[in-house]
Amino acid sequence: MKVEKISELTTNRMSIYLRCLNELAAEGTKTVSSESLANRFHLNSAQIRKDLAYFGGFGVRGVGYYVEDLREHLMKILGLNKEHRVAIIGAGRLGTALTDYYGFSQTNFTVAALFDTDKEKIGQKVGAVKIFDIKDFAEVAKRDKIEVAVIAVPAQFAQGVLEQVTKAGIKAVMNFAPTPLLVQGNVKLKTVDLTISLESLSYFLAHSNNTNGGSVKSNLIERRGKQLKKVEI
Amino acid sequence: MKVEKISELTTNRMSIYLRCLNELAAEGTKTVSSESLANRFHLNSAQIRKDLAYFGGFGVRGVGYYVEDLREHLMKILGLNKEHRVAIIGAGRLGTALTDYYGFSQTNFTVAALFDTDKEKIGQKVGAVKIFDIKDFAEVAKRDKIEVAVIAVPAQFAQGVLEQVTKAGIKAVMNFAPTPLLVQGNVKLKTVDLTISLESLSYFLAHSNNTNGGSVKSNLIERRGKQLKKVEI
DNA sequence: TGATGTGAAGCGGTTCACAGCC
DNA sequence: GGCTGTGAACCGCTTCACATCA
Repeated sequence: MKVEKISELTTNRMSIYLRCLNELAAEGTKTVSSESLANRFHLNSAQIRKDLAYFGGFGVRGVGYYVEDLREHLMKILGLNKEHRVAIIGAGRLGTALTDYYGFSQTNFTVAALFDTDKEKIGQKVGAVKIFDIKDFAEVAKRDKIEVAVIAVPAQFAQGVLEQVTKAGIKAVMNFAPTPLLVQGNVKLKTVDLTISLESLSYFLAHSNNTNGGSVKSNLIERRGKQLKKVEI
Repeated sequence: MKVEKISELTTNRMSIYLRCLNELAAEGTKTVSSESLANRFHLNSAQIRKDLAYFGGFGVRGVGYYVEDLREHLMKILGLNKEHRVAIIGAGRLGTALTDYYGFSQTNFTVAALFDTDKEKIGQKVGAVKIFDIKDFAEVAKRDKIEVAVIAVPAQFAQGVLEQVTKAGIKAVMNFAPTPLLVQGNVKLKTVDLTISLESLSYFLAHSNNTNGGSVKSNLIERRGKQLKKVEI
């Protein structure tokens, strides 16, 4: 698989484009231009063309992109043409909430197992998902063809869990513990740190006393006209 | 409040530094150098010095930073020296999970109210937190001194909720709905899109067939020695 | 001496502008 | 004519290297 160093910012936007194409397809729209896509998110049309061009010339000059065609390409590029089986480690509040959450949303991701160390919890079920002993992770993961691990344990245990799941051959990990983790080798780790997000809001509140003082620019923010508007992604 | 355009990447790191300083303070460490801080996260020491220097010369040449002193500065800078009252809109799975989650972690953030449209839910409680009718948001938010709104409703309602809470004077919003939102005026929006995060993992899996193919670089990744290691933040 | 603070260089991602093609 | 695909310019963040100071 070649793909010369695609930035994660690009792949994140691919997810956004795909969502939009799903809506357009549902509406029965046949073609769409980068310009009209760009307007939806208030981002630059050249950006969209460039993102898409990394993966091939999907567009037609003078016309735009064929919605259904591009949609299928994006699905394949993002690996969403197959099911991904997910294990959640930590059957606490967050872990069970995520289990329920994804159990009920129809995506390509299936929560296939929960893990914990608490003897009380092991053997129980959350919805249809059974809770296993974390000690058995490697075995269960192999049997249930788990590809993705979600870490939902307290911060001090997160690094240990990460090492355990990577040792079991997991290549994709999502971490909800509020701590930076160290990964080794060819493993993709994505940390969602809600504490940082909240503290970032706190910073803003502390520095925006009815001025524009603490206004912050992140990727995918745009100013249009006089009014400041933002599209957050 | 002056603060000349601090990047959000910087403020995010400030959260990380603060955590680390809390640990150091608990261990009784008195001073710390940017170099030793940097080693903890495998990031560049100049970066840390620069981040901190934006807010003032907290360091002492030849010595480093005084842990307790810097800790207090960071708390103040991040606005964590006061309580922030949070409302969660959407008393579904995610909303109640977040309520429980933050209800039990001792942070400066207090979940003070939940909101929903479902007559069945309104008036109920989740832990100690009451569920109100979303129609009464402005009134309840004012009475309970809500500063932060968390959007935990289905994607198609998110934009409407955002507009409603900003009309009620909320300046800081965290969005969990998997859709980009448009904010107007001096409001800080932070979107946590779990779908994008999962799809980013899916992309990686689809492109990393036992090569280094899909390897992606994000901020705060570092290579040390021969082995690829990453610190994800 | 040792660590900070910071101008300058480097780098990656975004935007511009236009050539190329339907 | 209209829209894509893309080199070049631009911009902001990161890293380097060193002057500065306890």
